Amino acid sequence: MHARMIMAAALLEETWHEERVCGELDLSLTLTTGQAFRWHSLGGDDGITWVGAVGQYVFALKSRDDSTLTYHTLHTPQDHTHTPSHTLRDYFRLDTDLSELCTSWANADPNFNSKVSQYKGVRLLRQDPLENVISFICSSNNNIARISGMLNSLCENLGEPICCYGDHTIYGFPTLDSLCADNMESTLRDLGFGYRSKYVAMAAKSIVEKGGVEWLLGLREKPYAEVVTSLRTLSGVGPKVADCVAMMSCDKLEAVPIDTHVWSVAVRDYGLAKKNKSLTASAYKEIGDHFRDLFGPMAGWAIAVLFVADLDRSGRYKGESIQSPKGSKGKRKRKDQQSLKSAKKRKT
DNA sequence: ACAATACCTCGTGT
DNA sequence: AACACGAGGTATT
Repeated sequence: MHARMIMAAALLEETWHEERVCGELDLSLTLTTGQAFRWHSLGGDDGITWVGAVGQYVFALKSRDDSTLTYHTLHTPQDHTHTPSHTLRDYFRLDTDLSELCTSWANADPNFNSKVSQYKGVRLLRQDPLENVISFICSSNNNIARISGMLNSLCENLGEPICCYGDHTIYGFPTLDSLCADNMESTLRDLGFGYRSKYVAMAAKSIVEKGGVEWLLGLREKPYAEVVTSLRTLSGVGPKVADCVAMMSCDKLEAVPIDTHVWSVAVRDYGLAKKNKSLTASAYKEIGDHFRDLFGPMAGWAIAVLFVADLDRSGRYKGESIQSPKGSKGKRKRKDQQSLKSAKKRKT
């Protein structure tokens, strides 16, 4: 009996490695706050383990302390050109000294300074462009919980299983080819993507026409303005999503994605764009330019930290919305119609 | 340029 | 129980 248990333990033995982090790394703040949507957390005896795929690699991650990433490689792709160590250092940008950056941002801005001590360790992930665009097309008018559900469902249905860990099966993100299958829009509707189904289906085909994944990866070599212009030719990609992708997977850290929340932070804490009722193109640029001016060439990362600082523990916003003054006539009308349509559908 | 509207779905609050 | 609301927006008037 005892021997059997020891044998079982030996068979399941996991080899853990460590990477030194330049500055801090907080896995929870980095993996659950809306940059990536496919990391699972497992509660263990010695803390939380995060499991997920980075490309075709699958890792289990733990953090021993602020400055150490502890990992176990669950799956290594056949044709890998990089080591697990290299892959993780790249994904988490471990060679970028985050404490140095935070110091310079804190020196530049009192508001950042007042918040950073609680939220150091928010790292900007360097993600795969295809998964990144598709994910953020799905993020429109949506919430993190549902986005995660949609993307996991997408991978389970259209991606390939890579390996298992505990009771989880880890899937790869669907290939561009599989996203171009016939009737993709209706497939995605069945998966609960709603009106984003058409955007995703069209964007996938459009990416193929432009040169596929190579085209997306090639954007990393182009200047920021051109990256945004190129991305915005894809359906479902507007100014905010284009900035997300430019920043998170195309190496344009000067991109400042402005969603309703960053907008309200800009108004509340920086006195910007107050007079506009909607986030116009010029207000969008004004806010972005302000933060680029304030924080410098990696302004997007600084904003990501401020963004996380305004989430509560369940990933919801702390601050009050400045967008809907509660009595807005236009807004009310829209909502009522929306509800009416939903009601009709339910009865039918 | 800017404002107004529609768009799927779903957990939460009343 | 039923309904309204809003969630990391975008496309189309």
